[in-house]
Amino acid sequence: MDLTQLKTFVTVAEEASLTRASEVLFLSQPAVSAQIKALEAELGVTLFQRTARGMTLTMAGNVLKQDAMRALDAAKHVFSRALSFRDGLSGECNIGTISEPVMLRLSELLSSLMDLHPGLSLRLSQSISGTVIDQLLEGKLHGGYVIGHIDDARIASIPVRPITLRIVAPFNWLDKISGAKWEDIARLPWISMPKKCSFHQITANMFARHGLSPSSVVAVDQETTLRKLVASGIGLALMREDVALDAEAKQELVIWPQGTETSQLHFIYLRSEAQSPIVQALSQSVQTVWQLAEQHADSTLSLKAS
DNA sequence: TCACTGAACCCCTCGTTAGT
DNA sequence: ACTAACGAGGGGTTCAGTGA
Repeated sequence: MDLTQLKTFVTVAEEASLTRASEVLFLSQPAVSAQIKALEAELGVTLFQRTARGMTLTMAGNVLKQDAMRALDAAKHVFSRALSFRDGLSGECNIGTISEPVMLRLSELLSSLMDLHPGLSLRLSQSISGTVIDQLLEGKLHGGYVIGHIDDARIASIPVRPITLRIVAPFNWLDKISGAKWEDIARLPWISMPKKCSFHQITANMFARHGLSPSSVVAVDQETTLRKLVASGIGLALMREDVALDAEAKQELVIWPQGTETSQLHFIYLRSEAQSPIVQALSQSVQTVWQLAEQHADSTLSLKAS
């Protein structure tokens, strides 16, 4: 028994036909037939029931097909791991993250990197945008996610998705903010983010456009804390729209309709490191993950449309 | 008519052996 | 220890036949 026979076995099972399997495998139909026959003889088990309309798996064949698929996956894994060692892509890859993993599609990114470069050891460092930038410039990170405009020439950025932000208030402040103007909002207590957080600059710019500045009462560096403080009645804050809508649905807070801001989520890396294998692997996986997701979204839309 | 099997033949791979 | 030549065997193809 060898991997070729197992591959043939799985292909015939999936195509339910020797002829179609032979086309998939670029072999003649008798060659495929002989491989199946040899495998059945060696195993002492009938894998298929032959009919005039093709081949159907027996119960034993069905069970053994799962084992064969696992064996083929294992072989593929050995090959890809060897490939990654051959390419020299081993060692540590440090990625800066912000906010929560779903928004960053972190699981998809990590899966992609693990599949393509199993020799890499991945390390995540959770912080805020400004800290990600600092750590990148200090050489502590290979890349990372940040929100907002990047104006440092040393940094290359891949824009991955727009981010909509909303001004939110405690749920029982509905009366205070309904019909409120920017001047009223600026006078109310404001929960700010640290200066290194992109939200800080976005908030400052937003109020500055109206010739105002918010009355900050406390600064927090975690979205979950921010949400809890707003919900507990401490003050207003700027929050991601998806989080704000979820919290509003749960009657934790209310959204001030006039306070909408848009920004951009970027994946960043050092221009000077752009040719390094690890940074190239990272940026390629980021592009793949977000491009694939867009294609998936498009196909979903077209399915709905049809 | 379509799909699988069997027979005959060909070619390539791999193990063995001999020479350097 | 390495290399080249040789032969056996495995796996491929084509073609003909069988069965549902």
